[in-house]
Amino acid sequence: MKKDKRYYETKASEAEYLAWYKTQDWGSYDKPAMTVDNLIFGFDPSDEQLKILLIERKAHPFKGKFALVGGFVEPTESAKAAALRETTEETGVRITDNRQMWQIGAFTDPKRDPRQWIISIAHATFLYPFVSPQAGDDALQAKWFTITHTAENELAFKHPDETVTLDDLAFDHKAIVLATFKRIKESLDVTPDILRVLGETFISTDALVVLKHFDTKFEDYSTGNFVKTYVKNNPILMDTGLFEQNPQKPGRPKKILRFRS
Amino acid sequence: MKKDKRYYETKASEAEYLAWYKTQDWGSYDKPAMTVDNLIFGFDPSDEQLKILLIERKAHPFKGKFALVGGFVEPTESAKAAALRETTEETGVRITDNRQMWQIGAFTDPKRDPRQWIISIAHATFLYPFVSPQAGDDALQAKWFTITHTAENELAFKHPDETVTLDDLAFDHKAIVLATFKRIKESLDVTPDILRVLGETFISTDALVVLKHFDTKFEDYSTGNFVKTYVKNNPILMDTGLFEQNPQKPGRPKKILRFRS
DNA sequence: CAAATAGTGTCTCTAAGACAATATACA
DNA sequence: TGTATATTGTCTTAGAGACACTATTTG
Repeated sequence: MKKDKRYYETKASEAEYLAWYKTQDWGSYDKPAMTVDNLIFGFDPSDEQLKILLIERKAHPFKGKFALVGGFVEPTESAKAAALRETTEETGVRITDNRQMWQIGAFTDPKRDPRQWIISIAHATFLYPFVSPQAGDDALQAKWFTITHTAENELAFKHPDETVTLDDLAFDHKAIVLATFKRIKESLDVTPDILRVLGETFISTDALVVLKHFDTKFEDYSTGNFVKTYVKNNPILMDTGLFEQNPQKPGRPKKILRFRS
Repeated sequence: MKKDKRYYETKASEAEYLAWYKTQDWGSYDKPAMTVDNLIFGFDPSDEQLKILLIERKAHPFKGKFALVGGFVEPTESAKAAALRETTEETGVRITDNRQMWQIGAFTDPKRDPRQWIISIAHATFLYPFVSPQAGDDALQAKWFTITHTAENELAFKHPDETVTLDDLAFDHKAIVLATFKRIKESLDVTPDILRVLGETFISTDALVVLKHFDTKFEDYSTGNFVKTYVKNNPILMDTGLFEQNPQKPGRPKKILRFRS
């Protein structure tokens, strides 16, 4: 008697089932292509601004539009590994700290890509050190854009040459950006990992520049109150007790703050 | 001269590009199968306990183990639509409020499924009303398990017949459950959507039963302090000013609380 | 020594949380 | 009338945030 599907699924051993499974043809099942998109944040020390990395698309679809760094996931890697790989390809920086990259979520609308069924796993990366982007394999050039907020409190990304609004972005990257900013904002009290763009140690004024993009309450903070109410008793951040050496600017020496680990 | 890939990608119109794209064979690209897994929470009014819905697997792989409600995503639906569909199939309840279902994230380790490359988009559902599970298509029976915490503060799920620990779960569902509890806990101040298992209106004692599973601070709350410090000034919750009618138990009438919308 | 900048000290006020007192319903 | 249960009221205290003052560096 021929052994059937039901036999392997419920009667056979798991090893026997798996051996049978691999002999079957599952090609008729529809599957989506899987990509990752990565919203890479960096803090430019030259002008002390928080920036994001965008790519100008040279090919269809969305030719001429700007997009997040992204690419296809290989069958041997997780989505996070793919996002890490793409980040290194684009910047040369090899992220090793898990807390510098978050998964934001899966974007799975079957019509999000005009070509075919392509889902994307969105990530946010808090890059450090800050580097100039490298030319990618696909010859698409990436540029750092300063994050700004319009009068209507909408995001816009500025480069000396041009300004990019959320509606100028390719695919559903507007939704990805909004979800990322929302997540960072909501997580600020639990873990202010966005500050990892500043490196292991940092000063309060730079931290405030970064945090103001995510919560307006930081606009009113003096640096003193910031350290008192946000850094002290923060399970993630701490005051080193040290002060910055060799400042290039006038003013009182700056406290050095850091992540606890 | 034959028009090549480069022509369509960079010279042609987008419509022309898409028409060409569909004529190409992309079958050689590796793609993952996509599933959803859904951690369904419910509040059983008969014993006033927070419960989750688990399925006992009757077939390989992980035969005999318990698992979250899940299934494959169709090419015409988003992951959320698939999770909603599976929820209705399993419970008969049709969730219409977006806030009753969250996406937790994508689980994409290529070895998470022993059969082949199968990723899963995890969801959490705050089911209401509470109903007995229906027999699914695949004749797997679902059961409600009470959420408990061991002395080591580890989760365990209890049914009159049996106890299920996190390590008893199929696939990487342990990681999905942990990520879900973490997310709910971290979001508690932003949006206590887990309370939607109680319905539109609810009383403080039931809310505390639910919230205690996610933050130990609620163990020390009196119901009075709970309303004062958590419900009042909460942008999501409010006090209706009304009191419960026709109580079956002795005691002072209970305040009726509710979601603001 | 003036300007710039950020840390330090002080004060006010709100709100969290502990706990006692009170209100309502059942038996 | 006693018991169960939850609300209401009171008190204490910690900490958020405003703001004035002080310390350090540049030029």
